[in-house]
Amino acid sequence: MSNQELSEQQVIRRNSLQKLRELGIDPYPAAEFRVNATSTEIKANFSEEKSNYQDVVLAGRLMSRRIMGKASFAEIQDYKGRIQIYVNRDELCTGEDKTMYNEVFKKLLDIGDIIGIKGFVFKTQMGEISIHVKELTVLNKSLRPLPIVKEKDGKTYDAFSDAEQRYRQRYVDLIVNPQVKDVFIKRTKIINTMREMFNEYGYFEVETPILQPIPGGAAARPFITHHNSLNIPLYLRIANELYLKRLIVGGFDGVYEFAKDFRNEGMDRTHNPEFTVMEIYVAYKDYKWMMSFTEQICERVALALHGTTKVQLGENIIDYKTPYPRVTMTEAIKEYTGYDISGKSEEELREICDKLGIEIDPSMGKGKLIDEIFGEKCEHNYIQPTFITDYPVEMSPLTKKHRENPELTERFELMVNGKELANAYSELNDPIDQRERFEEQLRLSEKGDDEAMFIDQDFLRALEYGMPPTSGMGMGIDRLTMFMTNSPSIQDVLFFPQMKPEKKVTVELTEDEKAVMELLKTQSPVYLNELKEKSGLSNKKWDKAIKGLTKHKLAKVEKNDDGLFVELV
RNA sequence: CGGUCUGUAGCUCAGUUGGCAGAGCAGCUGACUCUUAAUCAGCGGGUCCAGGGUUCGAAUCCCUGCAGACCGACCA
Repeated sequence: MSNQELSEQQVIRRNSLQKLRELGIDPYPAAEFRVNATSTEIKANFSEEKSNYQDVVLAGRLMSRRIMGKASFAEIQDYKGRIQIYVNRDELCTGEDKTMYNEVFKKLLDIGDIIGIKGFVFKTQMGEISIHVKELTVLNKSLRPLPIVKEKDGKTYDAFSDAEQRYRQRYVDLIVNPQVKDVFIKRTKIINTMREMFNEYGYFEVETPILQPIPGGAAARPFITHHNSLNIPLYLRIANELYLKRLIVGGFDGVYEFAKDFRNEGMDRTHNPEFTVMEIYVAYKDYKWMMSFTEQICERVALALHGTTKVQLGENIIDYKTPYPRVTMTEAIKEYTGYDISGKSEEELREICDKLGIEIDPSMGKGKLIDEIFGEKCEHNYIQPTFITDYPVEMSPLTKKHRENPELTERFELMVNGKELANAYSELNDPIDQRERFEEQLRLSEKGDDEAMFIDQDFLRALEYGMPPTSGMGMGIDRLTMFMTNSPSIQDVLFFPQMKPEKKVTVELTEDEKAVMELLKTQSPVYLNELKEKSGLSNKKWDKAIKGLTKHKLAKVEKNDDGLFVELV
């Protein structure tokens, strides 16, 4: 990057960098800088009576400065938080040479630089716990100005709030918006809490393929890629279910994976093309057991994060206290539409959809129709955690038929805030039934349902060896994090949400500019009016072209006694 | 994919009827030894998203494009 493209503030910072080097200060030192305290720890534990923390070393980013002649206050931010520092000229520079204060601290350092300090903790006249600096080390010179967010009386001024910039430059977002960091700390705590719980139960964390020859285990459109040396297409997984079940066949009695899945579908505030799902499979259990297990997970996560089961989410308070109500899908539809769908044919269901004003198309089978009714009329009503159970067999091709009614399956979804949070079954382990269900999916696919499942022959082969009765559950981690951190958008719980590529800035000359350059090459300097006439450009086009050229420092306009001239640079 | 809105200094944002490009913070110069949105005096900083059109004249009006936000559609 040339100097012309840098803003004034960037140039000044580069100059300061150079001056630091001239003073013999390495702006990017290699040596370990060992700290012995953090900002929040000091603020929590310092007391004037005990007069502790009299020899502290900490490091962090300079976030604000208040310079007053021979003494200054500033704030540094470490990974825990911020603390004020007090820098006194004659104490930082005990000898005659006051360069470290007058030049380095006051002039050459900027907001955003990373420094290390040694000193002692004290309380200012205003009562703020601060660090009296005795020694200062430059650890990193920052070359770009940070957005400056200020705060007073809980009111935030000049917030860095542009969503696009926050997501594209998450590192800046994390530096200046402390609430953002908090969301991601909670996200990791959610995952750790779940992992801890599963390990207590003795379940085994595993990894399964992301590149799959057959994208199975869910109804969704996959991303496709290509393996060169095998010369075959491969798909990015849409789910890991079929692989985890193979492991249950293999003899593990509980396996789980925190998995990135990929779906080639629309993006909005609740959907990112890649997202994280926790899937767990436990042998010798059924979906009823899994319901209790699932509600325990939610309760435990809520307690770990908030110390209470009640969590604010938008205008609602969600209470994750167990147990949660269990409502069958048929009951749910009856409650919110008045129609009893049990035992109805595909034709009758189409009629019901028509009467309810639900849009349908011919490719939809019985299961999809019921799914539409539930999605349109019922789903959004379940704000508090609720299990919806016993889905129709057509929409659950991997689920065991219900032990009491073969039209239904042993499946539940956990609804929270009107959205699906988890999905679980008594897993289908009858290989012949499973083959028939796959074939039914194939027929749906031929009818035009582009989300119907492929037939995975190897998975069927595994089931033929025999899988114990098993219950499996998948939970959306992004969605759970949104619920637990009161985040309205999935982009707020992903460090790097998918974005359209940034537009490239081209410095290529336009056609008009090129034409003027050609003329200038034949004669330079030249009268401005003569050049303008030769170019044959309109006033506006001429103006754009010549301004463009001077901007790029390819030509310049000079005025002398004879008039205006244009000259090549 | 459709509708609405947005794009101006490093950040947050004004910009009237089309008539010299603005403020606060940040930056620079100076003053100031307990400040905290520090204060005081002075100064600099712009591809007004890009391209085209209308006009004597466009940040402003029109068209096209790009990027984003929100709401729908689709989906988890």
